[in-house]
Amino acid sequence: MGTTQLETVPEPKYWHLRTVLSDALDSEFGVGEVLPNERELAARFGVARATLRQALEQLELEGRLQRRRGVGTTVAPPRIGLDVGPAHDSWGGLADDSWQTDGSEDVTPPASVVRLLATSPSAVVHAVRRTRLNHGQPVATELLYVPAATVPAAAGPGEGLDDVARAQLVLRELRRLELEGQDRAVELGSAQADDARQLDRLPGAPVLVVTTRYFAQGRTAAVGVSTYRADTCRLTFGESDPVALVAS
Amino acid sequence: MGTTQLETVPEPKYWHLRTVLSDALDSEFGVGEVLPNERELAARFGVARATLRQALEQLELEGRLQRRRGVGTTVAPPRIGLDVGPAHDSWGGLADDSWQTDGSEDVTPPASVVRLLATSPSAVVHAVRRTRLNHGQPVATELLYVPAATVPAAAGPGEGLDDVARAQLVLRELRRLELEGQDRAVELGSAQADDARQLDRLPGAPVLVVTTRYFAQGRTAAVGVSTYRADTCRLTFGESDPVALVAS
DNA sequence: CAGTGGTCTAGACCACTAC
DNA sequence: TAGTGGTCTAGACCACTGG
Repeated sequence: MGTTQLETVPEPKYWHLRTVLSDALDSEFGVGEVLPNERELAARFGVARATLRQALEQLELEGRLQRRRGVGTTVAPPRIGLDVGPAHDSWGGLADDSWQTDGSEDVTPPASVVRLLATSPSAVVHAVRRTRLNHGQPVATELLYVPAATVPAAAGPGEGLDDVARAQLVLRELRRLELEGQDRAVELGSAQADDARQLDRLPGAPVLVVTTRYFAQGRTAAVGVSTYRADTCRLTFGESDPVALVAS
Repeated sequence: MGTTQLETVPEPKYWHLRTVLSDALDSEFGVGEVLPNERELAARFGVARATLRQALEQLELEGRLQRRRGVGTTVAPPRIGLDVGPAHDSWGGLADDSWQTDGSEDVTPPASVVRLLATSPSAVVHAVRRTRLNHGQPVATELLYVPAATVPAAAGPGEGLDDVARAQLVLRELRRLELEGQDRAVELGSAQADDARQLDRLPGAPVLVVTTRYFAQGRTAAVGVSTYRADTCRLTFGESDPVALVAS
């Protein structure tokens, strides 16, 4: 009669731990506060370190914790809401100052991008690398694939320009086109080595991959593949009539 | 001179394994095919089972593999693209036949939803439970929070109706309102026990959480929280002018 | 340098599925 | 019942951070 739980199907220890820790975070810790180290926490809860880590991993995935090697585990601030919708201007984030242009190379895009661009598998396209910053911290990397046919003016003066100037030229030419529509998809991925480094994460860190198709001149004029840190970011798609927010 | 790699920073074993397995999946396996079991794979690669599992976990996160206890590890089909954008009709998926209405309860919503609805923290709202099916398989669960003030007609005949009829009444009343706008956010989460069971996953499985605000009558008329399987789903936001796709 | 999280091992047992 | 993936342990060593 005194039992509060019958546990017909006992939940895994790491899952129960996650719940306990989550509650503790709500009630006993403030943002930025550092938790006791993993060995101590494991001892305190009477579990192996691996089990404790499994619980911490969950909480990090949910954006509740932040772990840094050599430093410790801290309570994460609420996720940042980042707009990825078509609200701002016609070319999406292409004219946004939150993006920093890193450079440009000519590549043969991966098969998934070739399919979207409907170009020849061996066709060379401009790949513009960009980084999205929030309060100075990188939150996303992007590769924008622009077929040479979309921006013919950018093909000529190729050699005289450096990486970044070339990228800016491609973007400038792109913005001259009339945008006829766009398309987005979001899915879960894991950060490759270079993305991980840029985002200050370990390889394999969970990321949200946003694939955007830009339509102009009656075809797919460009494809953007953006990689957002999944632990710290919430992607927003602002469609609402702003009037609705002001009223009432 | 014969070395192809200097490995200044040797990558972790599990990450290298992931790459090797990923390539093998591309070249040597077809969709639905079952892999050798974990103990055998670990032995074959000369690593501990835990390390092998870390690599498999990555690939499952990326939607490349599907693991089922008691059965085995199989090659996953490409992710399903599911529309979550405002393209279909004015009330989003609210009139869509891909959603199945499961029931309705009256609850005090979690703090995050209360903030969006701008209702009193102790206010009771209708919570409509729905499931999104794809080829008969559940791919998402949803809780749609509708304040009683939004659908006054649904408050009266409360007791005479069962769970599902009540939910349908709330939805019907909701659709009568003129939608003034909507708003979406996507973030990574982990499946709670009940969501996990409905989606045929283990607790903690990665999910994409879509939070939708519906505006009507000059205020937030409802808030939907949809939970999609992150391993099998790709969320699409169709904004493009269909004409652009047909041309060229 | 000491202390942190990240990787890896070799084993054990459990929960589930299918035959 | 045999075989699968899921959980858990108790250790070891490594890579990184900061004083």
